[in-house]
Amino acid sequence: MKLDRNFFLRPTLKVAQELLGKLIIRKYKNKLLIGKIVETEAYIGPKDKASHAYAKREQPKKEKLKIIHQNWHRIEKYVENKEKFIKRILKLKNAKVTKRNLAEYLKGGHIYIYLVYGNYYQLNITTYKEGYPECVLIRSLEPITTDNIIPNGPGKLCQYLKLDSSFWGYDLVDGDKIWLENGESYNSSDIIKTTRIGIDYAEEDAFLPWRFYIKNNKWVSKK
DNA sequence: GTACAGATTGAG
DNA sequence: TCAATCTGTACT
Repeated sequence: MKLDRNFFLRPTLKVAQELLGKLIIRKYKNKLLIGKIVETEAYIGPKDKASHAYAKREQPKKEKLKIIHQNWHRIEKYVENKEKFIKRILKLKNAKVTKRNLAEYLKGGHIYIYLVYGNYYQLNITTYKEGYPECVLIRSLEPITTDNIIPNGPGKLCQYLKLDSSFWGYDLVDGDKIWLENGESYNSSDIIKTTRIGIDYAEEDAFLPWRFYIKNNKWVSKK
């Protein structure tokens, strides 16, 4: 059964753990590409120095508004209430808005995807309410359908699912190119909670145990 | 306009 | 251990 909006609207740490075992279904050239989520990381906006939405230096409201308006056409169809959306963003402390991270502010159940190191896309799913920049990075999948690419890392998983920047903002609840379905459920005792990867710059937040993976699963990425 | 680092990966 | 590769971000 397809996951509905309410699943994604809940607190980010809860969604990050409950995404383990869920299936990602991608319709590509009349075929279905399927993977089971086995590893995730939570990024909680302005409270989290590792997040793209964390502002090291305070960003003036004027600058935030400029970026929102310049990029409005890219998110317009996904936003429920424009006034409320903007008001919430302006109210957040330590939050940064950029052309890239604007999709993080969409309500739970949307895709935030971006390129790192010039080569690799990273698939994130937004969580919580509209106007709050929180998301879950999907780090690895257990392949269900066969392919030459093994999706045991955030970059390789986007190659496996044939995802690129055209999916920026995409709605996983209403869309038919990619969506999530119920798979297996795991107990808390089957979930390993540890520190996130590749965020040494995040000072004390680098030690937060916000990476989750299924115990003893062979597809989890290595550190 | 210019510099620089990054939520990675695979090869040596 | 290290380079590839290029966009977003910050600063001149």
